[in-house]
Amino acid sequence: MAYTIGKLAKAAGVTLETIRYYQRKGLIEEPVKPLQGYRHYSEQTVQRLHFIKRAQQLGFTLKEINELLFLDSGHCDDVRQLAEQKLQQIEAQINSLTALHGALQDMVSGCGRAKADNRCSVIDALSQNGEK
Amino acid sequence: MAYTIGKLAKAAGVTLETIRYYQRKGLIEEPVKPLQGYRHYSEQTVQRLHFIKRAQQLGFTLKEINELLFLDSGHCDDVRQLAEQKLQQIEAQINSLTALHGALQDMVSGCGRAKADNRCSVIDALSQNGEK
DNA sequence: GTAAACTCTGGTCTATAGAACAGAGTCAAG
DNA sequence: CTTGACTCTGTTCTATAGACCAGAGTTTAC
Repeated sequence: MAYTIGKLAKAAGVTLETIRYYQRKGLIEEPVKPLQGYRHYSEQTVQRLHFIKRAQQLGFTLKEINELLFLDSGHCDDVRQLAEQKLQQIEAQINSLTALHGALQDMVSGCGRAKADNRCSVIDALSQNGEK
Repeated sequence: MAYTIGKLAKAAGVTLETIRYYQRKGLIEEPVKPLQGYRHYSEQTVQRLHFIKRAQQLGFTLKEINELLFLDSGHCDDVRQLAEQKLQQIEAQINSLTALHGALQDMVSGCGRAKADNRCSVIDALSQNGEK
């Protein structure tokens, strides 16, 4: 079954612009335009868009997704390596966010207490030595 | 003690461009340029740059930092509210990253096993139903 | 067969956080 | 007093992931 770009967009849950952008970036190939009429997209392309969206939800950038698509089948090791790398990035990200969360929470919890000098402990904590 | 922009940059550990960018964005004020010569920056500005950098490390965007600076002293409640909002964002972010981590890990751990059809389980998992 | 809906091309625009550059002016050291 | 280092202004550029728009062509529905 063939899709025009609008149908494709609807089927994949993206906008026309997204599709065109992906074409420009080489994430999906642009079908040749028939001399007369509009381009046709295949079911395959719907699947590929789903693939891209899922990978994106998993935190892959388009660039990384492009690599995945390029490696694709047959190079399982490479794909796994990419995934493992991403896994480490995510761990690091979680760690720093957790630290950040703790720091911010400390600040906020210091904030409620009445202070003689009428200053904000959050601001103070950020300033650390004397900003304003 | 007065700084020229280069000294200021060095003292604060940022580049000239960053300082000028912050000036454009109103995060630090641009000292009036003397008719003759270069601009002078105060120690205060060094502190403010440190403030900005710390806040940035804590995950605030420049826009949010600008709000913080604007609210600044006297409006502790507002500042705290902003911080609490950020706190929630961070929690949400950690949660989704954790979910992501689990999903990716499942994929990767399925990957080592030899597969009859020679396909990559990471790709398969992302494809979900039939991409390639 | 005409109007509405869709697609095409190509260009500009958004946000974020700066980086880089050109050409002119200024300051500091020898 | 000249050379090298620094600063100034203004503009353009980077990356990421698209959004939007105009004007022309095409298709579909009534």
